[in-house]
Amino acid sequence: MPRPGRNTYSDQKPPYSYISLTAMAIQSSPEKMLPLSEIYKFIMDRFPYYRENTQRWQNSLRHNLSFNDCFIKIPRRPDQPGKGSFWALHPSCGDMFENGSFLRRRKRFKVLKSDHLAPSKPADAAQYLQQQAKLRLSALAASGTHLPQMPAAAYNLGGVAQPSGFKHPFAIENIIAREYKMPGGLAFSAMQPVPAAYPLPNQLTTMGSSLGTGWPHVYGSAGMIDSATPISMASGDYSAYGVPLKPLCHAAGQTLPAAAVPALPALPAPIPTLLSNSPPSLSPTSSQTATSQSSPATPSETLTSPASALHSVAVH
DNA sequence: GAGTGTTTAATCCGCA
DNA sequence: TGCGGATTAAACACTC
Repeated sequence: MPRPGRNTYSDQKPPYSYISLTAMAIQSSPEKMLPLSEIYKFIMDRFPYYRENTQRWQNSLRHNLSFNDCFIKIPRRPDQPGKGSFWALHPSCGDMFENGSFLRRRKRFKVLKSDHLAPSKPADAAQYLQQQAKLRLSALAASGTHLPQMPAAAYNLGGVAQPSGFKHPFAIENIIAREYKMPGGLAFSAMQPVPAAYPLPNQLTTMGSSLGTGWPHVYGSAGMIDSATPISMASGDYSAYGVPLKPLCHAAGQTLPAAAVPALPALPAPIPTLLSNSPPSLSPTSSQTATSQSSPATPSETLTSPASALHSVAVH
């Protein structure tokens, strides 16, 4: 198997659509909402390809934000200076991605008036997400983990109580809280956050039997499990993201309990089902054993198992 | 002026 | 071949 250099994938275009990339960025934030500039930053940080031609792809990305109903705009509060609004995923877009993978969308998400799972009006959806963000932050605080870099006060958080026990289908907790079985018999959690960038082949091959290296801690904000499970998968471009996943959350838009799925042939690209702020060491531009492992933990890295107890309440 | 957001249009690509 | 989704480009308006 070829062992490309560390920069092998650096200049390759990721197999993800702008919608997927944007969704990743948003999902990676503790509050599940980001300003446009932070979305840009997320993408550029993790995908070197997008460090060039910024005018082009950023225009495309903005187009996607406006064009697709799956993204909703959350206005800043009057006391929150700054340009632009926050962007979040519509609560009802959980079924948008096929097999729970950002690599493939089932269909274009359109807001349905009859959607009973979550608010359909943008304003309602925004309020709903604000509630979600508030709850997440509360959960973080309760679990003793570090609060996100952006405090709740930075967002236009509403004060409406959120019905307990409910999480919309696309809630990060639901998307990632499913365990998938790898072709090699390894099981890993779909809650794995997306690596900082494409894992290199040598990363993948060394992840077969020992954990811990390739995949940063998962989100713990609202019940993510702390899993550094290593992944063994076929080589190839983006293979680290191409883990075949079985759709576990698409039943009528409802999230289903975690379940192992039969091994499937490796897909060309894996699943960043769960994204979080990954340590820079996972970037293709840096080695797997980069010193960043000792760097200060990112907010998401601090969100680990303590909050996992909150996870199960969502699924029913 | 720069950044942000919206809209329209053209083009390409994969799939049925 | 048609359709739908994704990408790209461009124009315009608005806000900071």
